[in-house]
Amino acid sequence: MKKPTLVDVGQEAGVSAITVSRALRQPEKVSDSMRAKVNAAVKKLGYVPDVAAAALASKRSNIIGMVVPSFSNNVFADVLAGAYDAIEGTGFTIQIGNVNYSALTEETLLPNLLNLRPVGLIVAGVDQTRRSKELLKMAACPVVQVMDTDSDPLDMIVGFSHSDAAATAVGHMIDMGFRRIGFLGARMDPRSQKRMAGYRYALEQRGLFDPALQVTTQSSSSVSVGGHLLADLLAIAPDCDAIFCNNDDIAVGAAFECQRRNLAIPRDMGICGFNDLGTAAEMHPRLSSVFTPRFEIGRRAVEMAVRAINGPLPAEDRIVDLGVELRVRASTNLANVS
Amino acid sequence: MKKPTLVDVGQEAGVSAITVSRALRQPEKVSDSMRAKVNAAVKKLGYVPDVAAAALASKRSNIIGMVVPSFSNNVFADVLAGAYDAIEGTGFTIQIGNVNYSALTEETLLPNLLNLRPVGLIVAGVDQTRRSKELLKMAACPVVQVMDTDSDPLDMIVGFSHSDAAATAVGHMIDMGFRRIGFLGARMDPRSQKRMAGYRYALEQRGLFDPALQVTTQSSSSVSVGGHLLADLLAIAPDCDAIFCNNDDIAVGAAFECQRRNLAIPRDMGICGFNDLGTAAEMHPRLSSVFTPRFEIGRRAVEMAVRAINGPLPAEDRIVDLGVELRVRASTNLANVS
DNA sequence: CTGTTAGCGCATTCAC
DNA sequence: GTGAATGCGCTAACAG
Repeated sequence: MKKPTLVDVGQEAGVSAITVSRALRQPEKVSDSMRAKVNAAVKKLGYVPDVAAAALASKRSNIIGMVVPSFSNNVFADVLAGAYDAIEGTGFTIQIGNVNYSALTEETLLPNLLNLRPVGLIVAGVDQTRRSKELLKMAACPVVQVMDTDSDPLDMIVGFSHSDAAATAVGHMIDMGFRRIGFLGARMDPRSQKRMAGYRYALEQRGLFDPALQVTTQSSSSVSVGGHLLADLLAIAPDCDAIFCNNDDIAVGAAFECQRRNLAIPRDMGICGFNDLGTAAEMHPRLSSVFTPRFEIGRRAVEMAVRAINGPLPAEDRIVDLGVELRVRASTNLANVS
Repeated sequence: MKKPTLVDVGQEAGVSAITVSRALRQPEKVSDSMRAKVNAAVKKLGYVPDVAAAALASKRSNIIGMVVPSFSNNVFADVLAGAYDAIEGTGFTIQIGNVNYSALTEETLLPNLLNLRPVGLIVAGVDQTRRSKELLKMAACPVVQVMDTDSDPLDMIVGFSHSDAAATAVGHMIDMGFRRIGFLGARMDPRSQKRMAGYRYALEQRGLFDPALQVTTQSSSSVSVGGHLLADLLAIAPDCDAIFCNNDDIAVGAAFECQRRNLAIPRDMGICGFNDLGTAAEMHPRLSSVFTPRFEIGRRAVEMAVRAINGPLPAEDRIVDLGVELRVRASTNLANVS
């Protein structure tokens, strides 16, 4: 009553073990009658291949490794959800490594992941350490970088340009009539830095950039921090008339702070968030935000990795820019205020 | 220049392969001098054990399987974060399965997970299908159920009582003077059902239960849904003076809806959420909520699984009730209003 | 405390 | 299109 092996299935079907193996992995290389017999035997015995033995014999696992900076950040939770959605039915398995936003942790995690002989690797961002990049380049498997298309990929990449997205949002705010637009940011990981760069670029184009209006902290992002950040900004620059926030949590926290201070949104303070995670859109007033295709990024990353397992992708399929969608709502709509 | 094996390390150290294996896995069974030589050779060659070969030979992996209902729900994201935090340095690996809140998906996922020969299993909740429970019982490894202590465990369990938690919160609301307390719930998975039962129990104790005040939907939970749910409740019961919400998203959405309707919180409408995810505490006014120890649940689950790998835990350590913490804020504090 | 022998279950390579 | 032999890298069981 133990687990049936290929040999057991072979005996049941009256063929050799290797034929069973082939019938399962490369059905087209086996005659129809053979395949039918094998399938019947597999079903009858409830045979399930042993992944460890397969990995040992073939020197490759069915694992796609995925390294994420955090679980608690909704952005990566959505990417993960997309990835798990896409992995279904492929026969591959996702192995997650959590690096807590630390490039150094990533460096120690990668060798472990590589030791699993993954057939594909998905990593967040393009800002690995040099050593990490070397490891990824040496990895004998396709590598997909996700979230970020602001740099050239090691191998493949899917995401959007954080700087462009931020520049678009800030450009919109300028168009709406805001002139003293601040930047509120927490954690300030590489992608946040790029968003801040996009913010700066958009303002510089119009001669409106003022470095004093950028308020950031290294502590991790939260609604609560958003409130504090706005308080800090207002202490420095009471004439600030709008804020571009590095993410929605901060935007929401800043909006609450406005309510506490009786600052009317958008009349006294325009607000635009980033990611469009849900809460911002439901506030009163509703907050504008930049929607980012997180779930889709996860999906596509897995798809690209799986495709690339059977040979490298053509150059034009190796870089996928999914773009973003600026969602304008009441919080930046100065026109309707008077 | 290929990966060194145990044999290579053995040659380098002048011992047999098996001694190296032992020195690495059971250092105490090897003499000091031997261990030193082996460790030096391991370091020199950069030896890393092959997990596939180890799993095949020993019939057990280093994998702890974990099945979660969702990534996007912050609650499970925190549990995952805790689990990954605790796994560090144990030498074990977490393999996640996402079942999208579907007991049937869980049933098909479990055999795949079991095929990995996990040394431990962590599953969300106690409401598996009968077939899933059978699989879990047959699994030759410790099983930890998480989140929920409202039923007896299959093996081990860590979490809190959802019904008690809800009853406590609603009891508090009654004490504060609310009398027509509604229930707002989405998704209504088994744990949500238990919270609703606790809500009902608390009200029945005081003769205040009115079934018409329970408004739920099967659609998944979001801030937006919270607003709609409150609108529905108010249409049915305009005299409703407070709401206990199945989670914080709904509470926040309902609070926004109050703002849109110019209902003062808590004077016109008391609000209490569940989980205390952050946003609720920062709103204006701040929302009361029931804090749940999600991260700690993840940590403890891994710890229990790891401990149990070396033999079953004593009965008193197999059930861990971490409790919850009612966090009273302005949204239920009728006393300070008048 | 250390070494020898013998597989774990599968996939690769080569025959037929 | 199918099969036989061989070994992946490691550990269990036993021997010394």
